[in-house]
Amino acid sequence: MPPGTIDIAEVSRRAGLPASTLRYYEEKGLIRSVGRNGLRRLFDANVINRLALISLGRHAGFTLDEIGEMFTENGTPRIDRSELLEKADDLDRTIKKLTAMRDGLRHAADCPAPSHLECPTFRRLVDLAGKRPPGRG
Amino acid sequence: MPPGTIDIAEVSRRAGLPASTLRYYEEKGLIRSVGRNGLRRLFDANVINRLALISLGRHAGFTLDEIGEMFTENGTPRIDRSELLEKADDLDRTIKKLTAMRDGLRHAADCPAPSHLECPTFRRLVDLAGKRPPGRG
DNA sequence: TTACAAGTTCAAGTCGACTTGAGGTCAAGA
DNA sequence: TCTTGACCTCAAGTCGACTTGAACTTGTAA
Repeated sequence: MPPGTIDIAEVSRRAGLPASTLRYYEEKGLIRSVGRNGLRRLFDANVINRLALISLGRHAGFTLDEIGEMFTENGTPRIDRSELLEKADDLDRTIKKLTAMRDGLRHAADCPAPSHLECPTFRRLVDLAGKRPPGRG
Repeated sequence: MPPGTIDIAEVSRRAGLPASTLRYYEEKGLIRSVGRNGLRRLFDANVINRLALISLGRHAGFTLDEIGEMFTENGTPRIDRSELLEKADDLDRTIKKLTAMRDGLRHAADCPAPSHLECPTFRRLVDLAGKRPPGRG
């Protein structure tokens, strides 16, 4: 094993991701292995950074494909600033909704009204939830 | 059409959900139609409340199955208070993460470092993103 | 040198929440 | 009465991100 390289088990251990996920990410072009030891993939140690970046992107709500487009040829991140700001605004909206939701849930938990539907605070919450369901199918 | 009842198109219009979703929800036992006009479902007008409640639950991160268990026989909400508080705490954690994420994105958008990876603030963000990806597969 | 744990490939399966399509019915307006 | 378009059922398809399974290879410890 050439110096500076690590095998998939080590990447898995350090990144906290199963090997199957790492193979999947490589197949999608999100990470690269730098060689083989027999059959076995060898990764450059900096793949860990890259994985952290990918994790970040996932948390921020980007799809894997979108994340894939955020890396340049040479592997450094290429990030569109206006796209970042847009995502930040998205997050802001989500945060506001979730915050209202959290407060509403806490209220509901010790609301004295016989049925939640009879409690004005709860009803406001219900209205706030809006029409369209969240998340993806 | 008996008074007080509405057809699926009306429910769809009022709730902002496609008819296919309403049929799906009925199949899952989340809502009930009160009769038929020929083939066509008739709903009690209060199904709208129920749908708002379902939407609320979805936003709060419950699955449809979990939501289904939150209704009593007679159709009124049966909500476990400790479960609500638990969900509220979940939301709280999510909100904290998203907030850090949002701030980090905004920072990254006008960070002067040549590569984001060289910026300490960005690196802190990357670390914060943690190992495990969010959301569901 | 041999066993074997840990790697490999490739195809297919999974999960939740719906959507879509084919083929059929029927209430209501012209 | 006829047409039509909204509704119906049921089965199958979709989406993203992985996971799982079967069958195979190989570096390494004993």
